[in-house]
Parts: sequence; C-alpha cells; structure tokens
Amino acid sequence: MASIRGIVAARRRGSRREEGRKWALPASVMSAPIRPPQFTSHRRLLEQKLSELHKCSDPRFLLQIHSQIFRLCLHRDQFVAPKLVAAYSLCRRPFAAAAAFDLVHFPNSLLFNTLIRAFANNSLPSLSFLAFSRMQRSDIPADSYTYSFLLKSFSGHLRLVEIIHAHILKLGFLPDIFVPNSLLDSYSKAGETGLGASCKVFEEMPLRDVVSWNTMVAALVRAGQLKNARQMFDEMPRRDIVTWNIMLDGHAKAGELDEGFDLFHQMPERNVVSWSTVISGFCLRGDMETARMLFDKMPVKNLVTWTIMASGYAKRGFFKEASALLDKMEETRLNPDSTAIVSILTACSESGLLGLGKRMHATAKKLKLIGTMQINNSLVDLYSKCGEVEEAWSIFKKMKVRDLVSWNSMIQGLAMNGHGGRALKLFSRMKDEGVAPDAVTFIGVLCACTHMGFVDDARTFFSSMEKDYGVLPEIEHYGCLVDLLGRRGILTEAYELAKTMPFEANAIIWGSLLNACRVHGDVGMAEKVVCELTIAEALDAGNYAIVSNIYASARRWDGMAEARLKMKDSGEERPSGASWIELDDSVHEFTAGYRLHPQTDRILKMLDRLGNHLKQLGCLAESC
DNA sequence: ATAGGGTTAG
Repeated sequence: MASIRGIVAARRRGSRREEGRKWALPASVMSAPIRPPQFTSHRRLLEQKLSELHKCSDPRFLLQIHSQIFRLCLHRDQFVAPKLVAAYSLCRRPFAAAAAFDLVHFPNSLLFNTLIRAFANNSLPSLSFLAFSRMQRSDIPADSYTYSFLLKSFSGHLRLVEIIHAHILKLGFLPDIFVPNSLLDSYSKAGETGLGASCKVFEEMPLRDVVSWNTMVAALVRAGQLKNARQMFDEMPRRDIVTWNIMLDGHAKAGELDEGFDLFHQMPERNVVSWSTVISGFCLRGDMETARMLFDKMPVKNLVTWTIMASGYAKRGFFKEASALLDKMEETRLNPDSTAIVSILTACSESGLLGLGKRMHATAKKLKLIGTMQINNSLVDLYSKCGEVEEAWSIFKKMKVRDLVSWNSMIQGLAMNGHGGRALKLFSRMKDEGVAPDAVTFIGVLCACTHMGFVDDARTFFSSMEKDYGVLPEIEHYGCLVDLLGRRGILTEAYELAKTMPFEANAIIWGSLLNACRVHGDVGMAEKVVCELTIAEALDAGNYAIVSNIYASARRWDGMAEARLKMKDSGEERPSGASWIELDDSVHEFTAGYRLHPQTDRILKMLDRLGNHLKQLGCLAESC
C-alpha cells in the first residue's frame, strides 16, 4: 500500500500549502499515493464502502479505504470528507480526523460540525472550541448541530455551558429538540447547580421526547437521587430500552439488586447493555456466581461484558477465574481496548493481583496500547500498590505526558512504600512543572509525612493547602493529621484536633486514634476516645479488641474482661481481615484468627524470630 | 442528544 515514490509524488503535487493548516497529516495517510480520478469502476465499488464509512470503527479497514479515496482523489469531495472525519473520530483518531479535514479547501458547515464532534467525542474540548472559532472566522454559519456538539465538549463546565446556552437563545436554536436535549445533559453533569439548571430547562421545554426524559432520569441517577429518578421513570409517558437500562443501572449501583432484578425481568426487551448492567450489579455486590451464571446465559456478549466479568473477578482477587476468563476471551479473538485494560489493571491493583496485572501489561504492549496516559497511570498505581515502587517509578519516569492523576498516583505510591522523602521531592517537582495540586495530592503528601514522622512539615503543608493552593482541606486531610499526631504520641493535640475540626470525626478517625492510644499505652486517652466512639455508635468488635488490648497492657484486668465481654455482645460477626500473596503462580491466603495456611506453624515461628530480631535491634515490633 | 466496563483518595 505504501510506496516511497508515491509519497514523493504526493509531496510534489500537493506542494501548494493550504492556508492555516494546523494539524499534521499522519504518515500512514501521506503514504497513500495520489492519482487522478480515472478509475470510474473503482468509484462505483467504493460507493458501498463509502456509505458505510462514517460507521467504520476498525482503523485498519479505514486506512485501506482512505488510501483508495486518496488514489481516486476523492478526499476533498464534500460528501466523502465528512465521512472520513467521522470515521477517524469513531476510531479514536481525532488528529487524523483533523488532518482529513485540513485537506479540504473550502469546508462547509457539515464538515466543520463533524470536526467539532470528533474533538467532542475524543475529549479534546479546547480543540472543539478552536475549530468552532475557525468556523466563525471563515464566516461559515453555525447551526443547531454545531451547538449540540459544542455543548457535548463543554459538558460539565457550568460557566461554558451557560455561555453556549446564551448563544443558543440569541440565535433561536432551541426549537430543534437536539439542542435542548444536549443542554440537559451538559448542565446535568455540572454538579448540583448544573442539575438545577437542567431541571429548569426541562420544565420549560414545550416539547419533550424520550431522550429528554431519559437524560433527566440518568441525571438523577448520577446525582444519587434514586427515589426521584424512579418517580420520573414511573411517570414517563413512554419508555424505550434505554430508559429501562438507565433505571436498571441506578438500582444496580445503589446496591438495590432485588429492585434491579425485578426491573430486568419486567423489561419488554433486553439487549447487551441490559445484561451487562445486571452482571455488573452482581459483581459489585461480590456475587460472582450469579454474575457468571448470567454471563454464560446471555445471548450476545461484547467487549464491555467481558471486561465487567474479568474485572469483577480480579477485584475480588479471583486470580484463576479471571485468568481463565481472559484466556476464553482471547480464544474468541476479541481484543481488549484501552478502557478494558485500565479497568482490569485497576481491579488488580485493588486486590493485589500482581501476576494478572503483569499479564495485562504484556497484553497492552502486544496491542500497542502502552503509550496512553490512562494505561500508564493505572500501571503506576498497580505496581505501587503491589509494592513494586521502582517498576512504578520507571514507568512514571518514561511518561511523556503526565496529568494530575499521574503525579498523584506516583506521590501516593512512593509515600505508601516508605519513600516519604522521595514523595515530597516529587511533590515539589510537580509544582516546578506548573501542575496545580488538588485534594488528592495532599492526601499523598500528608501520608508521606506520616511515614517519615514529619509532624512539623505536615502542619506546614496542611496550612498551605488553602492559603497557597486554594485547596480546601476535607475530612480525610484532618484524618491524616490526627493519625500522624497520634502515631507520634501527641495524643492530646490529636484529640483536640478531632474535636475542633470543622467536620464531625468519623469512626475511621476515632479508630486510628484509639489504635494510637494502644501503641502509646495511654489508657486515659483511650477511655475518652471510647466515649466518642460510643457517641458515634461505632464501637464494633474490632474496636473492643483494641480496648481489651490496651487494658491488658496496662494490667487492668477488670477493664480487659469488660471489653472482652462487650466484644462478644456486640455480636455482629465482622468478616475477618485477610490477605493474599502470589508466589510462583499460586495464591496464598491468610485469614486473621484462622490457621488456614498449611504451613501456619512454620510461618508463625519465623514471625516470632523476626519479632525478636527486631526487638534486639531496638525496633518495637508492636508499634504502628 | 440518552444506557453498560476506566486512572489518584483512611
């Protein structure tokens, strides 16, 4: 397909450079030789392909057909060019779409709209806007399509959506149902205020179609207002399969699987999305058996279904099942896309399935999906969470583009693997590179301080959050600080902070303070914390266990006995803590309080030896 | 224009 002579010829012939060309043509497109349109029979052959072109989502097929278009010199054709742009957009190649756009000398509204949509659908909002302003400058009239695509680009940005809204009102595009429907969706993704605006638009709409209703139901589901969503669902004049799927998902995500399953059975028809949504609900609940039963039963599966099932297994640490499923998926010759890879990698990092994560890393390499930021971000997270910080670091180091998430993941990764100093250094490098930290960044930074025992630095960072970066401390940040003070034995100040902070301290915070009391043997403070935990109704068996421990260390047998009794009384059987490690392709499980592992005796003996060794070295085996 | 899988957070 590619020929050097062709490239040279194309360069010579096309030496007249278009004004204002912004985007470079990809090499693969340039390699298609240009010939005058002499093969009319080819044209007819192409016609069928062309009519399907805008729906083409296979990049290889698209390249092939683009080459033919090029040879026939059809790429500037006013009917062909928009289809090319749309197809590249569908294949997630927005820059190739832009290049195809750029070859047209006099783009019309349709072509501009298609380009704006290409950027909107590939999350490049600023380029969407750039295309729009180019359109304005070239005096190409914007129409209702233009505005609905722009709205999609700016979806979730209240201010921008308001501006577009004003334009729409001024230009009178509201009667076209596509426009207010886009408005509904874009507003509804802009937080609480946006949802309010969305409702207002909805109420003022003289005509509503199913999509308008669906968008509102979806908005309410997203906002967690399930009751309202359900009410709207019940009141709707007409429902289509999308409506049912939205409501199904709402129930599934809220953990109301009984209602969801009822809905699933009531639906007049079911498609892949309906099945996948219920399966996802069962995975969320951890009922992998039902999920699998439905998975095997459903008539048609697609990539999303496979991804839900595989990451469901991985999230629960089911290494064997997840691997087997991925093997089966490979047999069906279905390749994961970057979303699938990210999804499974994330599941692996949550459950610590390093082996499976490595397999997905290899798959990503094989499918040439490795360069994307999202995948790199989840790899950094995977390796950090699984204790392989240096691997995470080498991936982070090699990344050409990094976003806030990349920095946050790496800072967090270093911090939790005991490299607090490196984490703080990375934080200052992040600032040097002009990346603004957010609330998550400071969780990592404070976590780094905790690992290093840097009380003063933590205080400084904490107070600079709002002052220097405009990041409001959330309850988690106070929690970090309480935890750090507690670990360092500054119990009174930790307690005072927990009492006086602008949030009601929760069970996690009091729990961490209680544990600090145990470590530092402060019975008095422990009793105060127990009071708080009682008020918060958060005294569970785990906390009683700590209390009993504290009394035991202080030789207060009465207190210990009482705590033991309450521990038994509190009754509710908490699932005991467990951990897994992978060793030579098998997973070893350890459960607190049970001697499940066949080599428990040897392991405990070794732990004992290590503990003694640590004590001799002056490290407190029981601390932190 | 609306629906299912996605990166950081004790």
